[in-house]
Amino acid sequence: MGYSQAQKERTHKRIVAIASKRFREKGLAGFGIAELMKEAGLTVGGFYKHFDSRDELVAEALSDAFGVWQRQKEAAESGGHSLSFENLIDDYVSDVHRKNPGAGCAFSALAPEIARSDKRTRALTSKQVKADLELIVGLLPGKDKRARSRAILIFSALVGAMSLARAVSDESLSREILKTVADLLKHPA
Amino acid sequence: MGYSQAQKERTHKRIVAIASKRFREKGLAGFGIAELMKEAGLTVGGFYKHFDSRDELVAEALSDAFGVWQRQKEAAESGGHSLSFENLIDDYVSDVHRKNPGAGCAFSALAPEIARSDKRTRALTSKQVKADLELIVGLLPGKDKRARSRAILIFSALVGAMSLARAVSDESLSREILKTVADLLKHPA
DNA sequence: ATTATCTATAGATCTATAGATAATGC
DNA sequence: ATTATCTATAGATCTATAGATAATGC
Repeated sequence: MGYSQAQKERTHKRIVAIASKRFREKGLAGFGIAELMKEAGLTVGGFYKHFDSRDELVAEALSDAFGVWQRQKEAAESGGHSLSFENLIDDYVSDVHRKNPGAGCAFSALAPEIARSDKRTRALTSKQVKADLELIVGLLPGKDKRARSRAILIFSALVGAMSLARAVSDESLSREILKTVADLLKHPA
Repeated sequence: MGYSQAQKERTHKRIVAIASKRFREKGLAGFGIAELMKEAGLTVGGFYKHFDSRDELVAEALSDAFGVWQRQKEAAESGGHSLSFENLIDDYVSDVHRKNPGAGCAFSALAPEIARSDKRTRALTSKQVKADLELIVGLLPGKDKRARSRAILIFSALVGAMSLARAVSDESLSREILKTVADLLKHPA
């Protein structure tokens, strides 16, 4: 006990990374601070030296959870190739994404709970939605007003499709929703 | 205390109706049984003579919350006119709906939380998604395979758009999302 | 000396149950 | 006699804080 400031920073990031994953898996009220700190190999008492309140953790963890598309794009680019529109759609509607909300899009995992969160968290969300819309616009052929409109429809359809696909118990319906939305977004009628 | 069986049934329905509204407003973990019973004018002790567990209340309340489109369709038809596709879209993306989740679509208010609920609740959800898709198909011109695919895209886009519109703090972004999705769904490019 | 983390706990929840009370319904 | 609802409470949470302990860093 004690350790260095560098250690504290690593600890802080570890707590946020775990919370970021678990919030997407179990919801913003899905676990308590004691459980979180235990998973980080710590005890409950240290939590409030890292965060003023639980809500502050929520804000930081969401901030960490956001931006999966940016990271995907950067990963593709550092690997030499660029992220295509088709890649983005296919990865989003993939089975891996459906079954692993903890590593996926924070919107399809948490949007309604974010809607009930404090202004600060929702302001973060505004910023992220805007960034994600611009990222989609950048992947579409035209850069006019219609590209932005299309990006909004695409973003909405992806988030809604994943939300519904995870909510139903019927596996074939779940897959049908994701496959259909992917097909129609890639090849508009 | 005591009262009739008819009274008990009315009490039961009142509890479910309040829960149905409050779950959509505050989330499936947004309030406790004591608070709910108080709003129904009762006390906490009576709850377990109506429900075996809190989860059973969740299932019954969701069942009540589902089917807003069916009720909308019936209301239109009993009023002489029929529900049009344009009506459905416009009502869904309306400001009234955005600001009153408690009276609106259970999917945009609760989908990710339903995804984390028990199998029984998710089975109910499968059934409702299927019914809603058929209702949309019924409002579209063609009745072929493409109508079902379009219905899936429409349903997904509506749920996603409302989820995002409620999650952001930026009022103009919120309105832009809803208006854009409505326009593109009504007049596909 | 400062501080990152720990142990321990206060006080406020929350779900669920036991037993009392006051109605209904035979 | 039965039962719908009430009062009261057990036991398990959960957030947040106080004070102790054992490291770092001057």
